Amino acid sequence: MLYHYHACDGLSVRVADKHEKILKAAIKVFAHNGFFNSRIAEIAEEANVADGTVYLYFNNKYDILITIFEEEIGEIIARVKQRIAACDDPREKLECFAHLHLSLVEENRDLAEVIQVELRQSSKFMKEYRNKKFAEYLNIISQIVRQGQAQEIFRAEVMPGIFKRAFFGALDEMSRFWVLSSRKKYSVATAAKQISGYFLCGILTEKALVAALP
Amino acid sequence: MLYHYHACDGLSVRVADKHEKILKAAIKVFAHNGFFNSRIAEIAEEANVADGTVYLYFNNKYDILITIFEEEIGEIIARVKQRIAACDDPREKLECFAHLHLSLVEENRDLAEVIQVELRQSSKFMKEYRNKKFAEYLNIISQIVRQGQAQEIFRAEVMPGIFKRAFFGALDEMSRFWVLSSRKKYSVATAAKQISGYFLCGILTEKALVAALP
Amino acid sequence: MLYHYHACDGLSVRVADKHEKILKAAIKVFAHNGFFNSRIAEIAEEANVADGTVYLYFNNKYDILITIFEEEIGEIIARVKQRIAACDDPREKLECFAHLHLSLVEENRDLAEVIQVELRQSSKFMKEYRNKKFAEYLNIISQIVRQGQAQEIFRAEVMPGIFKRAFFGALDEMSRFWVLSSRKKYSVATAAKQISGYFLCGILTEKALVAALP
Amino acid sequence: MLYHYHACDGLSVRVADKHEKILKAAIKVFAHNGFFNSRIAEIAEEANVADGTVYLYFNNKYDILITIFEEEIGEIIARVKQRIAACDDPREKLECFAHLHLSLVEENRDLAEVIQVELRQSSKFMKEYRNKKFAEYLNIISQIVRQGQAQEIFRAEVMPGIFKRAFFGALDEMSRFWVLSSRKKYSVATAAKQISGYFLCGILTEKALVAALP
DNA sequence: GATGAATGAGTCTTCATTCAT
DNA sequence: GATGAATGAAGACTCATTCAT
Repeated sequence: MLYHYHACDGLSVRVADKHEKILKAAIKVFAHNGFFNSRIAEIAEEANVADGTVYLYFNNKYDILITIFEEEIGEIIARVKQRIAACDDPREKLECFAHLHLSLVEENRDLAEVIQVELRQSSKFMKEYRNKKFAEYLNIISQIVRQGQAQEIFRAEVMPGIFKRAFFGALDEMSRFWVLSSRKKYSVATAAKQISGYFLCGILTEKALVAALP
Repeated sequence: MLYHYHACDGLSVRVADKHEKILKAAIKVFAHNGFFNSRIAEIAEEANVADGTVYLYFNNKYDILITIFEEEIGEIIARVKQRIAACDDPREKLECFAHLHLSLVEENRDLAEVIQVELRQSSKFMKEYRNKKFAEYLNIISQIVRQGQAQEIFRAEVMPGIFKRAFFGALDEMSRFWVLSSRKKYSVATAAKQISGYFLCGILTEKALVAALP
Repeated sequence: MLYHYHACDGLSVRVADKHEKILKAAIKVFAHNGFFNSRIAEIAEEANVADGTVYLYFNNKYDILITIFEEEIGEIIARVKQRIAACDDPREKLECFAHLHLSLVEENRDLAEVIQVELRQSSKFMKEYRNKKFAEYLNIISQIVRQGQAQEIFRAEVMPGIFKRAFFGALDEMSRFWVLSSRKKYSVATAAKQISGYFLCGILTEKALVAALP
Repeated sequence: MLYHYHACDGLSVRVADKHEKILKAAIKVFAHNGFFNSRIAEIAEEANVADGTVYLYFNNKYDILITIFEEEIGEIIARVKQRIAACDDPREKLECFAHLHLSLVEENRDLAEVIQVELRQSSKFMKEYRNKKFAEYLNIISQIVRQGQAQEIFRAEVMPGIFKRAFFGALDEMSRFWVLSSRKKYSVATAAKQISGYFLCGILTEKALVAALP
């Protein structure tokens, strides 16, 4: 993290502001043009600072991208974890995760696009960061599965390591559709309901399934 | 397409080879470095041709990427469609699709990585090509769903437009995991079985579900 | 115009200097090598700036050429017009024009060569600029002719549209000779006297002619 | 000269044809695009030969330009000299030269444009060729002047070295006007009459002048 | 800290020229 | 001789990064 604190006065607030302003500007610019087609000058302009100022807060262009992931994803993971913890039943948790994920995408279109598009860039970066922060996010899902299996709600043969990817992938592809197409054909609620629906029915134990039948 | 045919003799083969050689080289180079970090010089070297030769077969760097999609994806779609048609039962078709998709990724790691990574680049290109060729691929899935619904094997409330993305997304995320991590934790067979398993159980009608229970 | 003014202090002078420095360097380099054989790197070196700096002041190589015409020719035309206006008699004006034109060429050899050589380039550019700025210059001559005709000093059958080209062409060819040959066989004064002499005698009315005879 | 003669049979004709075809094609292409903006490939296409064939008849691109001057101008000079010799009176000769020059330009627009435009390219070439062939052409004029001075028809103080340039320049600028503007405002006859008129009256001796007065 | 003019390394692309067929 | 695919040197232009003010 590269916050520049001077002292506990008004100045530190202004300075922290600039770090934030540049980051927000970068999210917007990266989302519109992609990382490689974005210019530092554009980000600086969008943030209303001079080109050189960007380098007071970030080491280089790449560092801005990394920081976006570090700071923004970190916050999101924390938020999701907190909300999931509020649910009790693993079925409910899965549905909650789906709804939350899609809602977050909807609320943070630009950030979602940056993560979706740039996270795929094959570079040293992705290998380092995706595997770290991102694994943490995916593991929220596998934890839910394991909990459900322990409670004999989810079938034992479901492999959490595969399921977490499948579930996340389903949501992610749905998000991509939203991010890329300007109009939204399906509501978040509908999509979340449908997708978690497929997976839920798909992994329930016979016992849980029968209990759910009318 | 820019094949250079001279006549139906050995010569034409060598010439067409060069188009192919450059394309294969580009897939390899793009897969390793990403489109933006790849140099024409690298592709030329990998293809054992001069830099300028690349421009005899392609208009520019970008055109190479487009051609990869046009030619390679087109062939893949054709192959998948053909194989799906050989199955009868929609359940079988879904499983077949999953297995085929993951197998194709495994067999064409570099191509898969290029498609996975570069397909996300938000550019005029993606909007045109992804939406065209790619939609065709996704619609193979929704067709299967509709057939299953007509046969009352899949639940009527399943929305094909959402399902196709969820199903593809699940497979795609699994593929990405393979493409990015060098070692493969799960076999294609296992992953295909698991993923199609989730979705199959998840969308069966009650009737079909009961029939499937022991 | 791309002058970069900061404020009315020394700084603004230095910055404006760079625009000027590059322009002067380009005139020199273009004059020696011709436009197409000149490299941006040469111009930059001659101007003592980095290659990239050239692009802070001009859009591209071509833009430098256009700017040379726009800025330099404009100034020259203004100067010539002012001096011509100071003369009264149309005969005197013609002689003055000839002398002035040749003097300007002599004083600005490089600029003259650039204008002479590059002005002939058949390109979109020439059609636009030559016809605009250049026509303005030629029309100084036809105005003089018309004035002389009104005063019955010049013969009525002289066609100003042809005369202006003939007169300018005569001076221009003489200049070319100077620009291209390193040594100068005839002085400006001699050449101006001779050339304006031919044309003057050539277009005087009988009346004016007789008056001029001893 | 690069004619390729095989033998005095049909083949040699065909081969000489190709030299000519390429030269004519080059004149056309150079006239339209200028030397630097013309591609060997364009010339080859215009001449209906393969790119490589051009190099069987010319050493390089530049050699084509040189050959155009050598062969075409040589022929023109010969023609002009012959026609001038047919006139007797130097006054008549000057008028004849003017008319001939403008007519030649009108009949060979493309060639005229190439000579006009590319002759100005400052390069080693121009310095060598312009000064040789071209001087020969200009000297036709100065010879006429000297003849006229010997016959006391032209004033002794007229300097042939200046006059030849002035006279040629006047005609040349008129030609340029035609070559560059698509429509022709003045006829060859009118322009030739006017221009030779200015100069004739301009350099006549008093004696000749009085004799010419009504 | 903030600025933004200046830098110059890096790369796509063009095209004259060659040479195997 | 004729071909045209292949070559690769060369150069315009971009833009991340620096640094004097």
